[in-house]
Amino acid sequence: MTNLLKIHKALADETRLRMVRLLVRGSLNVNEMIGILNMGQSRVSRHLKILAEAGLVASRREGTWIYYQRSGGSSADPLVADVLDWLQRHEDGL
Amino acid sequence: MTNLLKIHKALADETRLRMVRLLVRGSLNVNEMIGILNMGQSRVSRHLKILAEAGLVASRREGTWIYYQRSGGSSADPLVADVLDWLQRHEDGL
DNA sequence: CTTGCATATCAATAAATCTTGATATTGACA
DNA sequence: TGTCAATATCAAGATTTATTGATATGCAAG
Repeated sequence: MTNLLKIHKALADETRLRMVRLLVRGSLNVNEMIGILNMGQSRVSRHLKILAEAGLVASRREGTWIYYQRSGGSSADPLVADVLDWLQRHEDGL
Repeated sequence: MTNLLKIHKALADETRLRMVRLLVRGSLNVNEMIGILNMGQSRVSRHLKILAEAGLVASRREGTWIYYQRSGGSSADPLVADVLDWLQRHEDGL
């Protein structure tokens, strides 16, 4: 599957758009997202995985929990960085 | 459904990405697309409708047939124009 | 106003995706 | 090593979306 297709598929879901909106602003761990989104743990985890596989978010472990955040800090795929910037520019639509 | 979500859903399909690739380059009528894509008529028509409803393509009738083309000529939703420009910029990924 | 072509829509099935609850994994720490 | 908390994965059902073939609509020409 082409990157472009994978990225669009990743963003073609309301839950994941909400997640991206949160994560372009800063990093959150899974528990925090569960609370904020008020969704089950497996659901949140699954959607994060899809976003991560599209390269849109990255994770780092910190003690017992794992923080997610937008990826694309210059070193990343320019396609991804470009999408994320674009999303940030149109934040209202998220 | 938010515009942003609708747009991403519209682009989250291989057939529709191919169509957009064709239509950002110029206009085609449905029969031409059927030939180029080698797909059934109802299938092509359905996907064009989804792209049109997301505001990504526009159509004009010309005699018996209907031409589709990218929308977003300055007058359009800036969100849409921005996506289409972005897609054109990353044409290789289409 | 009927025929013919281009396109759209519909109905049924197939395929993909989402949700939920249960279970598995991983790391921290006693 | 054993346990706990955080996260990931799995399996089953529910929902959404795609495909196909059949039928409907719209326009143009005779």
